[in-house]
Amino acid sequence: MSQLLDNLNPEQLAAVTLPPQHALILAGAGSGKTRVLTTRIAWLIQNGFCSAQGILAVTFTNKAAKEMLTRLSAMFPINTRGMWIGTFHGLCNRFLRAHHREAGLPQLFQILDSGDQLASIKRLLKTLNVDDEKFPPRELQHFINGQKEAGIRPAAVEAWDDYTRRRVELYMEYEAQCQREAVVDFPELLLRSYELLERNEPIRRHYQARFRHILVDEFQDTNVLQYRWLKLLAGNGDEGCACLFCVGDDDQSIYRFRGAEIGNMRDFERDFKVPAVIRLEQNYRSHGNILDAANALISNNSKRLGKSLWTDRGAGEPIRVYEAFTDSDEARFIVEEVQSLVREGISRSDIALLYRSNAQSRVLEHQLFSSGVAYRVYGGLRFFERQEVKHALAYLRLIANPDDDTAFTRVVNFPTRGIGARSLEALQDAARTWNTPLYQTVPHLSGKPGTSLAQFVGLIERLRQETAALPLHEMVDHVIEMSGLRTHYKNEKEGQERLENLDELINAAANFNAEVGSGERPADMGTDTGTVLAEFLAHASLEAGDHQADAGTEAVQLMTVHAAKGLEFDVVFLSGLEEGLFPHENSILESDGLEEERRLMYVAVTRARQRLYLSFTQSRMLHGQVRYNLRSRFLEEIPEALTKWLTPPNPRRSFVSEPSPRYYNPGSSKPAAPSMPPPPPQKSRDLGGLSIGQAVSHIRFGEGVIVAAEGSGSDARVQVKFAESGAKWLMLAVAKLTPIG
DNA sequence: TTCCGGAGCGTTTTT
DNA sequence: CGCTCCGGAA
Repeated sequence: MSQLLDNLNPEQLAAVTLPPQHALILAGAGSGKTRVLTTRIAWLIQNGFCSAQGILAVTFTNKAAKEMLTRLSAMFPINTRGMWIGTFHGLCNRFLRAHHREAGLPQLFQILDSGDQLASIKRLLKTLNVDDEKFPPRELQHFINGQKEAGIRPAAVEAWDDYTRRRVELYMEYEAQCQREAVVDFPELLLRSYELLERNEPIRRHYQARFRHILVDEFQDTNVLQYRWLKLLAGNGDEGCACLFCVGDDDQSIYRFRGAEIGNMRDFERDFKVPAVIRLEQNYRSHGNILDAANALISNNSKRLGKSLWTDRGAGEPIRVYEAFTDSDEARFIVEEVQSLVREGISRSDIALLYRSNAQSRVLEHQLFSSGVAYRVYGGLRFFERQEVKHALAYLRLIANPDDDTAFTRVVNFPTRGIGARSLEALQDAARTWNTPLYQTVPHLSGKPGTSLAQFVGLIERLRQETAALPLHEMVDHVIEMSGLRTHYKNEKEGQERLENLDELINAAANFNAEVGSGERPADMGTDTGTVLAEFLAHASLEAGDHQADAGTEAVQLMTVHAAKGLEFDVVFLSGLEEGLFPHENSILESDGLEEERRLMYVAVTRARQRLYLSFTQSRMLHGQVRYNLRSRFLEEIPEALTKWLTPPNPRRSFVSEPSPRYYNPGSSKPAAPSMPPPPPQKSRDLGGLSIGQAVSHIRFGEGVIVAAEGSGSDARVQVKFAESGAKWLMLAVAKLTPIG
C-alpha cells in the first residue's frame, strides 16, 4: 500500500489521493499522467472508496487502454475483469451488445470501419442514382459523421439551403440502409449509446449507480458527443453522481480537425464546478533547454489554461539548428548525423525523424536507404485494413450476418465467379423492389443470373454449417480455404505476402479464441460460436491492428508529429521547419489554426529526451515544383540562448517586411557544408512588404495565403492559395493584394 | 476481367 | 513528382 504511493511527487500524490470528487488534472508532457491515472484507480480500490465494478476508465486508443490494464495488474493483484477499461468505442460496443434490444439492434450487429462506411455510402449513392460528382462520397461521409459527433440526427439538422437539405435526405437514407443491414459505424456506436442512456431511465440509473469513478485519459481530445456521454453517465445530484477524474493537456490538443473540442476542458470545470484542478508540471523526460524551448514556444498561444514544465535534470545540450539548401541536403545532413550518433553507441530505435506531413518522409527514406541505415516508417495500411484480410473478414461477416450488403458486394465476385456488373444490377433492382438485403433477394431472382448468385449463397450457407461447431481459428482457416481466397492468392504473382497475412489472420483468431477461453472477457456475453465470431469481427473493426508491429527492431523511427504524440526518444530530428509546411499553409486561414500548429510544434519538441535537432531548407520540392519558403516562425519563438546553429546563423528573421539581402559563402562553413549550390536567390526579392505565409485578401478571389514567390521587381509573382478558388499565380505589379491577419 | 494511361490531386488520424 | 482512381480498350 505505501509502496503504491512511493516515488510520487507532491502534485502526483495530491492527484492520486484526492477524496472522491470531480478533478481536472492538467498533465504536461512527460509528467507521469498514465502513472497518476492507474495509481488513482488502485488507490481508490485499496482504500475502499470503490470496488472494481465501480470503475470506468476511458481512453482514445487501444494501446493506451492496454497499457493501463497492464500497469494496473502489475500494481496489485486485482481482477481487472470487473472494471470497464477501454476506448470510447470499445466501451460503447460492449454497452450496445449488452442492451442491443433496447438500442434497436440485432445481437450480432456488425461494425463498419471508415473504409466500410465509405463503401456503404458509395453503394447508397449508386442505388439512389445520385450523382457522386455533386455529392462526393467522402464529403458526405464527413458531413454525416460530423452531425453524429455533434449528436444530431437527420430530423434535427438545420438545413438552410437545398444542398444541405439533400445531404440530410441522404443522411437519412444512409441510416435506413445501415439499420436494414444491421451495421453500425464508429460515430453511431457513441450516438446510439448516448441516446439509449438518455431515454432509458432504468438503464441510465443502473449504470449511474454502478460507476462511482469515471476516469478519462487525454481529455483534451474528447469531442462534443463524448463529453455529453460522460456527463450523462456521471449523472447529476439527483440521480447519484459519479466522480469524474479527467486527465489532459490543453497544450497537446492536436486533433481539432477530427472533432476534438478543447472547450470541453473549460466546460468541465464550469459544468461540474470542479473543486480540484491539479497541475503536473514536473517533467521526467527532457533536459532543461528542451523544456525551456517548449515553454517559450507555447507561451505564444493565448487560449491556454496555463502550465509551465520544469525539470531537475539540468539544462543539457543546446538545441541544434541546421539550415540546408535543399530538402535532399537536409536529409543528407540528418542521415550523416544519425550515422555518427549510432557510431557513438546510440540505439537506432532511440532516434526519431519527425515531420509535419507524410510527403516529407520520401526524401528521408531515400537517403536512409542509400546510406544503408535501418529505418521504420510508421503510418500506412494496418493489418485489418489490408485487402486480403478485409476479403476474408467479409466472408466471415456474411456468415455472422447475411444482411451485411457491404460484405456481400465485396466478395460476391471475389475470387471471380462469373458474377458481373449486370447480374449485380439486376440483383440490386430486385432488392429495392422487395425491400430486402441482397442476400435474401437472391432466391427471388429467376433466370440465368440467378444461378451463379444462388451458388454463392449456397457457398455461404455451406460455410456456415460446416464451421458452426469449429473453434474460431479453424473456422477462419476453413473459410479462407473454401472461399477460394487461398487458391486465388497462391496463383497471384505477388500473392505471397497476402497469403502470409491470411495465415496471420488465422493466428489472430487463435489468440483471440484463447483469450475468450481464459475468461478475459465481459461476463455479460454468451460463448456460442456466433457470439465469439461477432466479437472477433468487432475486435477487427475496433482495433485495426498496430501499424507499429516489429517495434523491437533496431531501426530509426520515422513518423509524423501527430503519430509521435505520447512517445519519447533520446534524439529527435524535426525537419521541414518552414513557413507553409510547419505551420502548414492550410492552417493559416483557419481560425485558431496557427495555435493548433504551435501546439503540434510543442508536441514535437517535447518528444526529445536529450538532444533535439531543428532543420529547415531554403528550397524544397513539393508537388512537383520547387518552393522557396521562409524559415518557420516557430524557430523564431525559441530563445536564441537555447540554440546552437550548426550552419552560420542567419540573422534574417522571417516576417520582416523588407527581407534583407543575405550573404552566405558555403565554402567557408564547417562542419557539414551542404554540397549543392544555392538555389536562385529569393532573398533579395522585394515582395512589396509581403512574405510567404502571409494571409492576404484579393478583391475577386477573396482570402488566401501566399505559398510561393518567383521573379523580382516588376516581374515578381506570388502564388496565393485562396480558400475559395484554389491556388493562383498573380503578378504583384498587377494584382492588388491586401495583407490581412 | 484485366491492364494501361490519363486526369486529378496533394495536412494531420483513431475508432 | 508520385500516388490513386476511373474509364476505355484488349
